[in-house]
Amino acid sequence: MAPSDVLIQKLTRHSPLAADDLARVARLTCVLRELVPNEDFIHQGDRPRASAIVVEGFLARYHMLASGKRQYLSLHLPGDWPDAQGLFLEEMDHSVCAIGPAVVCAIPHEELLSLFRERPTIAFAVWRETLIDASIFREAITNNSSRDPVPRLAHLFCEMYFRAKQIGLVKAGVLPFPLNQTQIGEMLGMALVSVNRNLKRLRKYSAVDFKGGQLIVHDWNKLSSIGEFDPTYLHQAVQAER
Amino acid sequence: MAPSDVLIQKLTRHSPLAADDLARVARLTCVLRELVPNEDFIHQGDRPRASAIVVEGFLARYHMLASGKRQYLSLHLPGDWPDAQGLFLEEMDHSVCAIGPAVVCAIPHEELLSLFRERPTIAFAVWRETLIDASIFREAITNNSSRDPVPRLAHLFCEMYFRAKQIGLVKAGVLPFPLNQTQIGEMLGMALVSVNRNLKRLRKYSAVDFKGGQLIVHDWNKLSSIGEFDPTYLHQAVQAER
DNA sequence: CGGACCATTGACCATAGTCAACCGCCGTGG
DNA sequence: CCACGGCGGTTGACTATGGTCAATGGTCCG
Repeated sequence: MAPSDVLIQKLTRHSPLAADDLARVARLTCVLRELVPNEDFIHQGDRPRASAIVVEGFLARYHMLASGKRQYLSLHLPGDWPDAQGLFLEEMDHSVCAIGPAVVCAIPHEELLSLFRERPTIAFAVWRETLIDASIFREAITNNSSRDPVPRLAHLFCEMYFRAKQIGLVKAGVLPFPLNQTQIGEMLGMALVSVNRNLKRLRKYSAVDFKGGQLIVHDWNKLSSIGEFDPTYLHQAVQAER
Repeated sequence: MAPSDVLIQKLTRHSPLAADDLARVARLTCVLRELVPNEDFIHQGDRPRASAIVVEGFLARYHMLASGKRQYLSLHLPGDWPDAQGLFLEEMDHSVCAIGPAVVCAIPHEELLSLFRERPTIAFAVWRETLIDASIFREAITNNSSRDPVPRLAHLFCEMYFRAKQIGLVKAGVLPFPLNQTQIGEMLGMALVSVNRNLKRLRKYSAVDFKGGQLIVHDWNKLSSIGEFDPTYLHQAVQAER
């Protein structure tokens, strides 16, 4: 799949765009870059001149505390735009890294900005993406602050399964999920050992299994009920044209 | 201060806007509404046709869990735009309420959207606001998930003090702060009793005091060091024109 | 004066974190 | 071929700490 196709698929999933808008998007400059596992793509403090779209693999945003502790903020699948905020915020307040091996494509900011001036509808579609991003952050605040360990894990799995399914990453109930238990802990604000024990408890419900870098969903209804998962916050309904 | 002044002050703090852009903003329809403490302004599930700007007082966003537990997501001061996402996301994924008494003004979406089409620079300035909003959410994830209780409290106080100071809400080191300890707990993912005990510990450092609905900062350097506060994520540097 | 609300404190309990050991797997290199 | 080391996962034992329950006190207001 061409890099711009990934982006177009993502935008048109909820924002109706005209054919000439799409053609314009497809003509954007797109510099591919391959990342090895754990490679940083951008660093806190950087001032990027381009924004990246995930083409393949998993990316993650994270904060690094003074203590050296890492806090993952979000996970990103193909089509996601993990540093869109660089368009309007000069300095990165967090870093972005690859989780497994990944491919991204970078689009220069000037091109995007002039496209947005020329075609507000495209700007609005990308703006909406950044707002959905924010909605996912809100949910993460609630998940990490209010939910007990088992539903917290379940909710993370629900969200990633739901988002992955939409872009066709799920085959027969199985989603490649290249995080280890330490990273899940750094995502959910839990210690490694707690992740391990609570995964074990979660397994008892036979709704989901997580091992060998794979997430296997046996019973979606059960899993989403354990995780109190309501996909409204992902805002995937098709919007009226604006 | 006129409602639109509050907005203009906020946008021009980091986005240079031309005089005629500002004049255009000042002409927006603006319906004022007064809120009593704890009154909900919008509800999860609503489909707003207008976006609100805080004119006076404190507003907060929150999630409500099935258990009835409340999770506050963000606090908003005059000039903030706590439901800007309603412009592009049809359904509210959270609620917005007043903390103390507050005044908001609502601007119809159609007016904003046609203004944005007409003047992309204004759109970009508002977009930037929504991106800063997202950056604050990221910081909240890290604060609630990674920091111990005392620095967690300190960080919240730092952020609110810093933001309030910028809009002239701080007089002689004192900021009106109408949250009670229960609400601080619902903000930071802590039980009421823990908030109380850790406020006590924090007080021992003589950097800050919180009582009687007021936040009193005695020693900003000490407070920000306890809270590991680095204001970069608030993105308040003036940006180059785009 | 009585009641509501909020802050404060003590006692107790549940649980998440820490420390440490062990296992299984896999890839490397002798 | 096998020995070794590293990594990730698993488990037990212990500890620290945050949550719950409950009681008390202060303040404001009707």
